[in-house]
Amino acid sequence: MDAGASDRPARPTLAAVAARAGVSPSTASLAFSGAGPVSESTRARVLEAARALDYGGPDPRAQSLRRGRSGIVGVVMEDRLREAFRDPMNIAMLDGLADELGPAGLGLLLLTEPGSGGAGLSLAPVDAVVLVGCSTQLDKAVVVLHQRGIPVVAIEAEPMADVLSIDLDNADATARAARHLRDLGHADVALVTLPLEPSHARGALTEERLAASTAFTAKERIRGARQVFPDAGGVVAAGSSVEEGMIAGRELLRGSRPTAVIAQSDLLALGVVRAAEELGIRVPEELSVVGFDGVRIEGAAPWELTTLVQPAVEKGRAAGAAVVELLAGVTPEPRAFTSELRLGNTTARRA
Amino acid sequence: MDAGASDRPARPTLAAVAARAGVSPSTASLAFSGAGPVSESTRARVLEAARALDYGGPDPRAQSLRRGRSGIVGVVMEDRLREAFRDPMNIAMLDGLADELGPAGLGLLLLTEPGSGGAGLSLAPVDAVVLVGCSTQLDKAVVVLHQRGIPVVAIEAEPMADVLSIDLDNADATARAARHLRDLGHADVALVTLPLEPSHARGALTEERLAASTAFTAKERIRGARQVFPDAGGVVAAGSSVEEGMIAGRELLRGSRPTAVIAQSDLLALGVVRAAEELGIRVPEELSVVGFDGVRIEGAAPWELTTLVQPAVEKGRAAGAAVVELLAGVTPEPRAFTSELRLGNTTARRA
DNA sequence: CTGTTAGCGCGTTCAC
DNA sequence: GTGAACGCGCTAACAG
Repeated sequence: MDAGASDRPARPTLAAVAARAGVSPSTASLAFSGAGPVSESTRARVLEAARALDYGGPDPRAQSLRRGRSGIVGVVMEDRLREAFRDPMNIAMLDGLADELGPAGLGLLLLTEPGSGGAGLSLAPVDAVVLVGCSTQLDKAVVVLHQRGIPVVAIEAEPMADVLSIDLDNADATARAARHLRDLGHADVALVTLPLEPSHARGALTEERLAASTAFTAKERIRGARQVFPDAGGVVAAGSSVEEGMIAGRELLRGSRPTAVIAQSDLLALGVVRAAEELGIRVPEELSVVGFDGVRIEGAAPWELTTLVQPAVEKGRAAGAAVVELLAGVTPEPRAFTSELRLGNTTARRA
Repeated sequence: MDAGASDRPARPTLAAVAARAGVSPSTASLAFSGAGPVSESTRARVLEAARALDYGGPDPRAQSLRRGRSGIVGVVMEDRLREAFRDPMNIAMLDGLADELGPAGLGLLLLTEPGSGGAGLSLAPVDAVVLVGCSTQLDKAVVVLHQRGIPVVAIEAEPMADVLSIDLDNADATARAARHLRDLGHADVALVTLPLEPSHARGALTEERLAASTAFTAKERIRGARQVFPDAGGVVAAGSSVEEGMIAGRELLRGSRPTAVIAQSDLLALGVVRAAEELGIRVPEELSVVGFDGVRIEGAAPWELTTLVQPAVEKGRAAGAAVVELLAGVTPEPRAFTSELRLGNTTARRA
């Protein structure tokens, strides 16, 4: 008994259409796919039969099985959609991805894996998978994908065997920003980091949390900052937003405060600037703030953040291109992108 | 010849695993799916054989064919991803959708149809489809979906036969905002609308364009506004963004200007406010502005837009729930959501 | 140009 | 609890 279709109007099949048209199934198949030599009259007859039977063309599911391809690329983002989409970088990246995948006839299957350990991932009929900022939690799922011969591309993820990585110089770039601050005379620098755990818990940045964390990007950026300021402490935000930045900023700026803040995203950085504003602390005179991403935020004026501009769309495009190549049997080279320090008016020499 | 896999390591199949374990394929299948009576020892043997052969479990593509379900729901958005994601409402809606679909084990396949007439749509192995703010352009694709027995849910779309609609009171709500303006003494009101054509052409709002337009939401909102201000003219923006709002605002506010503007999104409204600011026109003293959506925009301060708050997440949730029901064979009722006029400080009595 | 023959990899009856 | 057989709907080979 089929749940959901109590009355089967006996949906027509290609074979039925072929019979109706008086041709063989394979001929009918060719008539639909367009490829292959089919006489105009035969094709017309097939199409006519299809119309008569109300047949909508070959079933994509059967095609996938037969062809071994579904035309779908899974995109796994660690966060819930609302979190993931809040960050303009993710969107830019997806956009780049879609730019490459769309023309190749591939669709984007959004898979979020909130702790499910990649269950959906191994059940989805995908031709390839793109991991976005995923932790190593997905190990098992990735193993299954490999067993199936499904190529995996990872953007900013802990290196994994047989996973093509599209990387960003998170550590180096942050170190560059840190040196910029040091050159300006800053020594007391605090960090505002992206979430360290899937739970998105707010709080102080402790060594325990850091050690237990699986958030690759956040950890790399911390590592970079500490290459220059080994003792830099800070707070962990619950997400990448101006609001979270303000919360972190208020926390950081009360009492004896740092002279500079390295925030792990522009949204966070802007939040810190706002918090400072709120507390009557002048930026950049009394507090320098740097961000990461290089997104233009609506309403950020009059601030022009000093930030690390990352090529988000390019990252997505590279991932998409890699997927296309992998599906074509080519083995692309891993890519590494670099971010550029853009000086704005939120950093200045230490007072 | 298989492109892309020159060396076939002969990926194992369920049958192979079964043979290795010394059981029949059907038994092995049961061992994997968990359903059905299989002795613990047999299952262990099967799993062991799978490990030995490096078998990752049943192939999702074959499963979809056999089961007639792929576990994938297609989401069609008219715009390019970058456009679609720029609007917070779309994201909220997707989020609600994912909320309902995820737990039901359904993935979201993003399909954008930039004029391709729904080609990808009819080729994708989806169990159901959600149309988001789509024009009637997709008629043909929808017909194919029906032929396949694939349920279709549409959010804010022109009513179509056999398509479950999740609606918003675009016209009524806008009329309510318009009446609010009229009550404040405004008579000269201009519109800033969302794009009317897939081309996203900017320009004056003319009757020709309106008549030719397939943008349901935009047209409905115009209709609502004109219920109160029958002669209201205005401009068409190229998208929903602050930047576009500013462009529209500059256009509208030079020369003899209206005393109030009805923008079709909060982003547009904020842009108009900015444009006014730029031109030295005080809001709300010299110009009243209303928006639509009810999104809190980062950096909108000190303005609190007067706007129509729509339940975007709920819309998505309702669509998701409807999809789940439809797939379960239940026929859900169409839903209609209402927006609420929220008074902010961007509207005031006419000077 | 068209028909015939085989499966793709799996799940699901039924019997046993 | 397990096995045998069949078919999901289509397409890739080859043969005519």
